[in-house]
Amino acid sequence: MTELEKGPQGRRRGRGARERIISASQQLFREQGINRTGMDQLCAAAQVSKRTAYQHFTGKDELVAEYLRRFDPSVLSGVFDRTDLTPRERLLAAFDVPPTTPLCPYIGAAVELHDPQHPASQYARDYKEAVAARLADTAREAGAAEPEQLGEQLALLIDGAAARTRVLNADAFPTAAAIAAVLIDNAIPASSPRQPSDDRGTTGSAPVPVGGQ
Amino acid sequence: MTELEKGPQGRRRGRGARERIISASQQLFREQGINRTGMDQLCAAAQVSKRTAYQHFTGKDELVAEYLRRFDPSVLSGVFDRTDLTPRERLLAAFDVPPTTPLCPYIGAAVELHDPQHPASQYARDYKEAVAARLADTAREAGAAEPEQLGEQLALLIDGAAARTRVLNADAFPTAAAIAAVLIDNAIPASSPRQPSDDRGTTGSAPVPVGGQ
DNA sequence: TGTTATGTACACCGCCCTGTGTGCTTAAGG
DNA sequence: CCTTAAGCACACAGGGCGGTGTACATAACA
Repeated sequence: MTELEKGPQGRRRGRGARERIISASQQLFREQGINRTGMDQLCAAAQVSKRTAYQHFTGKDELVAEYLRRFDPSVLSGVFDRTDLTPRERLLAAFDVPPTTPLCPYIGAAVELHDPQHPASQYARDYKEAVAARLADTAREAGAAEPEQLGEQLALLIDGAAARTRVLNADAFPTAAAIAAVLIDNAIPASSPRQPSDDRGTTGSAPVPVGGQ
Repeated sequence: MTELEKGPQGRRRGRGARERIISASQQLFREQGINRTGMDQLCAAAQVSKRTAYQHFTGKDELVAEYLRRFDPSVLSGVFDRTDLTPRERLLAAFDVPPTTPLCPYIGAAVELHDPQHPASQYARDYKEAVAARLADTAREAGAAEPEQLGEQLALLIDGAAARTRVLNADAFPTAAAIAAVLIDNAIPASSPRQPSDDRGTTGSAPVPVGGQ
C-alpha cells in the first residue's frame, strides 16, 4: 500500500492523490504550522477526499513524518556537492540562503509536536545530525583541525539563525555567516586548501538527503 | 478590573486567584507547550474555576502574553548585574545555564502561536532584542571593537543552543560557549579589561527584564 | 459481463477546545 | 439585617479536530 502511481496491475486514476496530499502539506504546514492545519483544510487544498487521505496515511502523524521526509531540500541542496567551490567556500555557502523560508521545518516540527518520540521528531533529529556530519566531512576536507567540532558549531549557527529569524522576523543568516567565517578561519591552520586525507568516511555519509536551512 | 487582591472596598477572598493562574501557566505552558495545554487543565491546576479565570483574562491569548511577560527570569537573571565578574566573564556566564529548561519559552511561543502579530510574539521579539542590547552593552564595557555586532552574535548563539538542544534532545550550550569564547577573544583587542567609556547608553537599557536562556 | 482496485461525496462519531450563562456560596462593609 | 462583590460548581454552546461508514463512480483487467 506504500507504492502506487502504478498499482499491482498498472492502474492509475487520479494521477497521484498521494503526491497532491504531500504537496499540500508542504505548503500548509509551513505557512500555518502543523497544529493549526486541520485535515479538512489540507484535503480540500489537495483536492482529495478525506477518505482517500486516510487510505494513504494511517493518520496525521504519519503524514507529518512523511512531510518532513519529503521536504524539498532546495535551500542547502547541492551545496555539499558543488565541486566548483573549495571546501571552505562550501562551508560558507551553507549560510547563503535566500530569505524565503519562515522557519526550518525540522525545528518547527520538533517544537510543535512537543514529543521527542514522535516519528517526525526522530527524523528531525536524524536530519540535524546528518547536516552536522556533512559539515564535519567538508570541514575535514578543508583541513580543519577539529572537523567534528567545527561541523557541530556551524550546525548550531544555522539553527540559531533559523530560530532567530523566526522570532525577530528579520534575516539572521548574515550574522551567522560572519561568525562562521571567524570559526572557519580559526579552525583551518592557514592555507591548507585541499588535503587528500584518505581517512575520510570515519563519520560515514549522511543517511538522509541533506537540505533545508 | 486589573488590580485586585484589595478590591474597591478592601475585600479579598481566594488570596490571589490571578497569581495562581499565572503560576500554573508558567509550569504547564513550559512543560506541555501552549497549544497542548487547555484552559480546563490549567484552571484545575491553579485551583481556580474557569469562570474566574475568564474574569481575570479576556482569553487565552491574553494569558499567554502575560505568561511571557511574567516569566521568571531565573536562568540568565542577575548575570548582567554580577559585579564580581569582569565584563568578559559576564558574557561567558550567559552560556552557563543548567540543562534544566526544555526550550526558551520565547522561541516556543513564537513558533507555537505562529502569528507575528500576537501580543506574545511581539513581546518575545522585544525580549530578544533587549537581550542582544544587554549583551552589546556588556561587550562595550568589555572593550569590544564592535559591541553591537558581538551582542547580536552572542544572542544568536544563545538562540541556536536553545533550538538545537530542543531538536537534538542534547545540551548544546557547551558548543555555543566555545564559539562565544572565540568570538569574544577575537573582538576584544587583547587586555582591555575595563574601559571607562562614558559613551554608554547609546543603545539604551533593556526596557524589559532580562532573563531566560 | 464481472471483478477488483482506486478514488469520490457526504454524513457522521466522539473528543476536546475556548468561552458563557446560571445560580449558589462566602465574606466584608454598612 | 441587607448589599455588594469575589469566587465557585455545573452545565452547555459552538466549533474544530482526527477519524470512519456507506454508497457510488471510474477504469483496467479477465
